Amino acid sequence: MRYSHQRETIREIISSTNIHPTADWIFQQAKHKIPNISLGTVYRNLRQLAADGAIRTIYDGSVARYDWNIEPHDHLKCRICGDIVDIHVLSDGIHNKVQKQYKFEVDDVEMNIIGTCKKHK
Amino acid sequence: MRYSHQRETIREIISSTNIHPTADWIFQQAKHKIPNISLGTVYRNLRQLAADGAIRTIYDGSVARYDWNIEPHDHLKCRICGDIVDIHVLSDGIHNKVQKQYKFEVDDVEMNIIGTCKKHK
DNA sequence: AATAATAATAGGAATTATTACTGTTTATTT
DNA sequence: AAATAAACAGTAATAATTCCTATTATTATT
Repeated sequence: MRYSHQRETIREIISSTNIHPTADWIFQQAKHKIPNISLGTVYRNLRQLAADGAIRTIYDGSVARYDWNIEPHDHLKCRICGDIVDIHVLSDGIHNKVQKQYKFEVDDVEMNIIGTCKKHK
Repeated sequence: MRYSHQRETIREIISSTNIHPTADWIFQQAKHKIPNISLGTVYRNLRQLAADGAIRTIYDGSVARYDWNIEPHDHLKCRICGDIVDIHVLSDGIHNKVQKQYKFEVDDVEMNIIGTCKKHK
């Protein structure tokens, strides 16, 4: 993969936030630095970075979000404010259990816990 | 919610399969029984049935699928054949742990395990 | 440093999944 | 049987994402 200024900018934007941004949010931010960047470029680079393992794609209902944190972890999603917070609750045990019990070669485990966060009490 | 022939047909189609069908697959099946049913009707009823708790919506990447199984359970998704299989690996323990540890009111836990199923060896 | 090769880009068109709108039909209530 | 409103079919609109193409920029080679 050849160097590109656009891709580096996109990577930096993702690395700088914990909000698990959407492609469009990243696009809006990127325009501040590269005014004529196009949305297609953002999507293409997000796909490449994810394929490369540099970032991770997470699904919030039917919209894709992007996460700089590529370590195994889980997400708490608040129905009220929409915030998505990284947590770690799943042990590696589950990975092994599934692998043995179902003879299923596990690549990835995605766990989203949906509910109401402590801000709304 | 008033009775409708279309909605009952949709409910029966979902109940009769384990493939976790998409809206379009359900639409194709429904046409065999009600030739002029419209796709909008399928979507509206899927939304209503899900809101009512009669079925469950699951997200496979960015496309919605529907599941008659409303008991808590998890999914194994094969990258090669696309099959989605119901499994149960998560204990209620996680629900409680998250609730206490993060003061997060849990409504729903969705876990998808992605990889390669035993058919491809 | 100039040249060649080709990956990446901008801008826009196309696609896919889903929702919204509207005039008509149908289930339920009176 | 008539009235009410939920549900419908058909279609237009929207949102997220991918695809296309002529141009530009990066990297390798001279």
